[in-house]
Amino acid sequence: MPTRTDPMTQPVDAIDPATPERRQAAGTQTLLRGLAAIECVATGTTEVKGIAARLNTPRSTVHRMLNSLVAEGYLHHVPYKGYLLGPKLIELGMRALEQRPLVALARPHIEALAQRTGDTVHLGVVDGDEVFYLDKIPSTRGLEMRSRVGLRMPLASTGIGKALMLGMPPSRWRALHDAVATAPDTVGGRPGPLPWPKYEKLMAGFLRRDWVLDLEENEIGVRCVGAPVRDISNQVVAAISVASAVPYMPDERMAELGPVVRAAADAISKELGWKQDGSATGRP
Amino acid sequence: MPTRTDPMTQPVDAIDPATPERRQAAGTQTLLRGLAAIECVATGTTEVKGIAARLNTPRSTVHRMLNSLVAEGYLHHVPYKGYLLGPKLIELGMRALEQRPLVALARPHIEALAQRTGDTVHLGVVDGDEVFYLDKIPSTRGLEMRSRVGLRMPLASTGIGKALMLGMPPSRWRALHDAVATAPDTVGGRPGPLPWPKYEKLMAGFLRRDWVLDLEENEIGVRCVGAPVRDISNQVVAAISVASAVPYMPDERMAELGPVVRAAADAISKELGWKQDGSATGRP
DNA sequence: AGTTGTATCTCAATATTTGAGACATTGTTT
DNA sequence: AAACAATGTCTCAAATATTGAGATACAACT
Repeated sequence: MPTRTDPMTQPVDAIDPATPERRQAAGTQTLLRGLAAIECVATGTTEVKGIAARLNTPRSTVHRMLNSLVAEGYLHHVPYKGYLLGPKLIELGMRALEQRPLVALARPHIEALAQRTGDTVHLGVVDGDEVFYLDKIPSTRGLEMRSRVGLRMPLASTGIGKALMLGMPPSRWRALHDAVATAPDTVGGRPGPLPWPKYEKLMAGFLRRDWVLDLEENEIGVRCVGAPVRDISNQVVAAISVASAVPYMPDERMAELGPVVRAAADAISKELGWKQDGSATGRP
Repeated sequence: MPTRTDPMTQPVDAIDPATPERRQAAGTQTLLRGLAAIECVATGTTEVKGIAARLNTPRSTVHRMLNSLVAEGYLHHVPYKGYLLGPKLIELGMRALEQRPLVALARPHIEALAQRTGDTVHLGVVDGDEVFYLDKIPSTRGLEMRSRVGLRMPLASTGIGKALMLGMPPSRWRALHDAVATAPDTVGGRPGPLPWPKYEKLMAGFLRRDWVLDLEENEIGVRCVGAPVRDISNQVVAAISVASAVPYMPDERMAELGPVVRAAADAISKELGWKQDGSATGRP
């Protein structure tokens, strides 16, 4: 089986014909395969056969790993039915959230914001080129948004994402915008994004106010208002947003909401040691 | 290194001197070690040295595994500071919750119950000899309970746990009760549990009503009312409970709450295909 | 019943992991 | 500031732990 272990056999050729579905790190094949198996189950490939196929690994081997994963509680097995994600993952996921002080600190503030506005409130951070949702308070209006904690979304087309972009050098904006514009559009619910010149102009305006708008760019019928959260070194480390259905979000309300959201974001920032001053990078 | 792989070398001797901190399954050392490393980080052992010690594994090896885990997003690494649980675990944890139809189905009902009572509502299932919390709606009274999704608690001393016990053969009750009575008592907040005779008598009464009480047995100052959820085959598959601080939970209110909680539990049961009838196991 | 797919186990071959150690880098102490 | 301690990173030969083909036992579906 061709896997690359030999550091000599790797001149310039970049293409790795070994594992199509999986990159190979080094000296931990078994571990990586096991983790990949978990992700298969998470993605809906719940039978041994399918997993074996996706991992390019004999059933025998996959079966052995799945057994261990079940024994440790990472997976759950319903014989002759399939595998499901196990309770240990729930446990670890929750603990992972706890380990981020950000979530705990921000909670009261986003709860207050949710109560005050009655809308869905999100907390998110940058992860790679995407937003990663760390917390969500559902709307009290009964309308459920399809977002959820642990979800990833594009930066350029979401309220939270744009707020996070305010903390990046504007030179990165273009690439992020284009990534969304080019994207294959998973669910087909995303409208054609704004053309770059207009988008840039808007972002420049947001940068001045330090809060952002999202007008159905990510999902038709949903508008939101967002603002960045900064830490002690004035770096943007997170963002919050208030989202609601269009009928609840007329232009005037969004304008009112801007300062409110920013104030909530600032409150969280202060908890992180941030001190309001007009000097540094992001704020006039 | 002595690990057991040979099925012949295993007459009657049960003791396995191999890995003190870790049981060994079969043919997946690397995977199990990697998972164990994750759990180390979850438990607060966040430095390479400590993890290596707890796993009884050379630093070199641990380091290699940690690298892979970081690459896959299961851990987060702050150089020269330590390791933290990574975003992938949050993602998987949330997906694990979603994969349980129970959580989705129960949500509306426990939300309604929370709104109606104003108290903290929990949803839990049996996992081993413990309750495993699957969902929680926080109280609107501002009092936060220290419970959380993903947590485990003893069966015999919690409201949810006792409700779950109603679905077990009463012959198991004694052992579960004693386990709590004997327990080293982690945080020291748990009062001495009821003596067995009294406990049994109470449980017998609960069984008749099909809802249970918990009078500060798990945590001083917290009382709760619980009821079991059944599936199509009339098996107890989950339980819900309403919990609050003693001042909000006088005896009379608990008596009123009983039927309310049971009704909510029944509503969830119906979603699972359960049909109310007086014939089978648990219900008069 | 017959058929298909999964669950489970064995065992020889060897690819994969292992782990000691050297070195580079960072943070902490004196 | 310099010495020290701890962590990050890499190499390589040894051998253990993993692999995977295959055979069997069950379960489910038609």
